[in-house]
Amino acid sequence: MLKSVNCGELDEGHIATQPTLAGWVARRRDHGGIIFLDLRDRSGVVQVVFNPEQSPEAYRVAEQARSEWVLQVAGTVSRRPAGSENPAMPTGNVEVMASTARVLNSALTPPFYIADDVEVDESLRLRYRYLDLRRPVMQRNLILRHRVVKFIRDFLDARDFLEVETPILIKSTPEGARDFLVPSRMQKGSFYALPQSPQQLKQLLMVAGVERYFQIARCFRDEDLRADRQPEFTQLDLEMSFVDQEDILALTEALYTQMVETVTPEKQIIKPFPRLTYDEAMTRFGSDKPDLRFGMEMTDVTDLAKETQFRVFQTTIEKGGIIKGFVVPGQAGYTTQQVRDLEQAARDAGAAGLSHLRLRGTGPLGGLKDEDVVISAGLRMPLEWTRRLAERMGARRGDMVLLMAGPPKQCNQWLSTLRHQLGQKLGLADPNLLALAFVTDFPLFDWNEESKRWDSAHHPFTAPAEGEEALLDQFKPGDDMSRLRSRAYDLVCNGSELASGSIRIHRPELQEKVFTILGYTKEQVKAQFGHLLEAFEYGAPPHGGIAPGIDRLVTILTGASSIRDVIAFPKTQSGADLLFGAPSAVDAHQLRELGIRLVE
RNA sequence: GGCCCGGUGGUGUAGCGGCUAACAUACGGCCCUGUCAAGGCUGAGAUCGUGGGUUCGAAUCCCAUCCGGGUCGCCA
Repeated sequence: MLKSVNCGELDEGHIATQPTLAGWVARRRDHGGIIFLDLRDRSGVVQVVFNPEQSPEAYRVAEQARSEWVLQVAGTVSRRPAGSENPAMPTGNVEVMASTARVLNSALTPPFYIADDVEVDESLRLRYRYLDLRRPVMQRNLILRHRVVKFIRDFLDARDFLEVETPILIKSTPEGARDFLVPSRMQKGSFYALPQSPQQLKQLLMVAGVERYFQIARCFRDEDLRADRQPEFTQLDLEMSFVDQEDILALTEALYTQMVETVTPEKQIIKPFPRLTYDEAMTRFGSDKPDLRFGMEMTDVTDLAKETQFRVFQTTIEKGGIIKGFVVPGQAGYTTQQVRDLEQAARDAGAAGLSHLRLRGTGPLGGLKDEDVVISAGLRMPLEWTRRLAERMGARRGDMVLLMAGPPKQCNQWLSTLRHQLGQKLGLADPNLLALAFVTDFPLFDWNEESKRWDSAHHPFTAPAEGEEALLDQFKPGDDMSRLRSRAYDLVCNGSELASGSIRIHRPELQEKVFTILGYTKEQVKAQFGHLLEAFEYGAPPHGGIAPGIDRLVTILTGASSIRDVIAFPKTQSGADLLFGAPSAVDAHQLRELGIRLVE
């Protein structure tokens, strides 16, 4: 080794030792007669002192050295002179008096500072990702990610799970996200697909008798990107035989609880995890992934709204829409401008508008007078109505009430967006609290208006809720399948979906029934899913699983603002790798070998 | 595909119809033995993403386009 100790590990215990260090020059402070270099490696930074009277050769190296040069330094650790300690540095009580120094490599002036407190354009960071990753905060993200994955492996290994690798080149299926395709050279005109997840493979492993499977699996989906979505991402893929939903949820809860307590003990979690049904989550929070760190639960007031003369409410209700809203506690003092900003935020979220009430003063609602009520134009109603509304929504004097009108699905979505924004803005969302919770009883099917047919809400292998299989048997085209529940569940945290899973169908005749409802012909089922259905004929055990997203989890644990900050080499929103320049054109002969011709 | 935000020395920003395009920092040189975002002096460095247009005159206004970010659609 070119070094005997790591920079960031030096402390008083090393005083008078003579270590050899190696690392990058983080800072250089040249006082003319004495030079301080902050030397950085993965472990941290330590100050090295170069004194020309003590070691002129080392001093000459320090004179030459610049930011990001790679140095090897030998010297003596000593306590810093009284008064010159730096409490901001973990190694700030000591320093290394250099006796020899060697330049291992020089460096160009980097395009941006290698430091945490510097905001740099993200495309520049991505183009020089190897420099960006030198920043301590990025190193911490990589290290935390490693610890998370390490914890998962140890945890599952201790519980008899087998890590099994599955192929990256598989068969394209029409269900779900758009596939990334890989052309076959040996069978021109045919394509592999990259797996959206190892879903069918892990079910086949259950038929194979593996019983407990997991994999840290790379998944690929050719869909548009977001702050929390990359075209390739990592899941803990997990499947168990001979289990019911409760077994999977209990395992997941134990895994996350122990992981957080081990890896990020400074984070608080709610024990046991709250559980909401999908319907409950939608009713109370307008979202299937609610942020449970704060209240502001929603109330449907369509019936009360009907009593008003407000045109927007009336026409919305006539068209089957709802009027729903929530209380912002203690914010009756919002100014007209702040309310206008909220209205704009609502419109940005897609809503047509936003109504509000501000209930001024204190004391019981009974004491409310007309002059205490500041209300949106068009909503002015007798005090008695205002009191009933406030009571229903749980508003007190001093609070602000926000109301929206719209079709149920959209209205919920807009309200949920607004609720999250306010939760952040008002500081109600504690960054150290991980409000992990299960959402259960998802619908089995969603109506797809575009293709005029039923889609799987989760995926087509999801088992219907207990007791609802009979409804499937009676299915006729045209039936409303939207009330059918499934044995699908999500793990959510602070407003994002962290994991998704279900108990699977293991009987071929039920599986075929679901495919029929999804609109597949017998031939299509055979062509697309025949391998799975055939396997199920050979004694498929009851099974189920879950697939937690690793990237999103680490994003939340690190407090990163984007999934890209916890992936070593992520892609931009247009799917580009700015470091490699991918995707890129390929040689004509490569295309010819694959039997591919480009169209203009 | 829609909507929103951004693109000005290496970096981060200011400038929003008339400037020699400003500031900070990084970078080069000189001075400086206890700093830690060291300090002082000094120097070099941008035709303002790209292409059109309007105008006597465009970083600034208009159109198109590219790139980055957020979001809706999409993501079983």
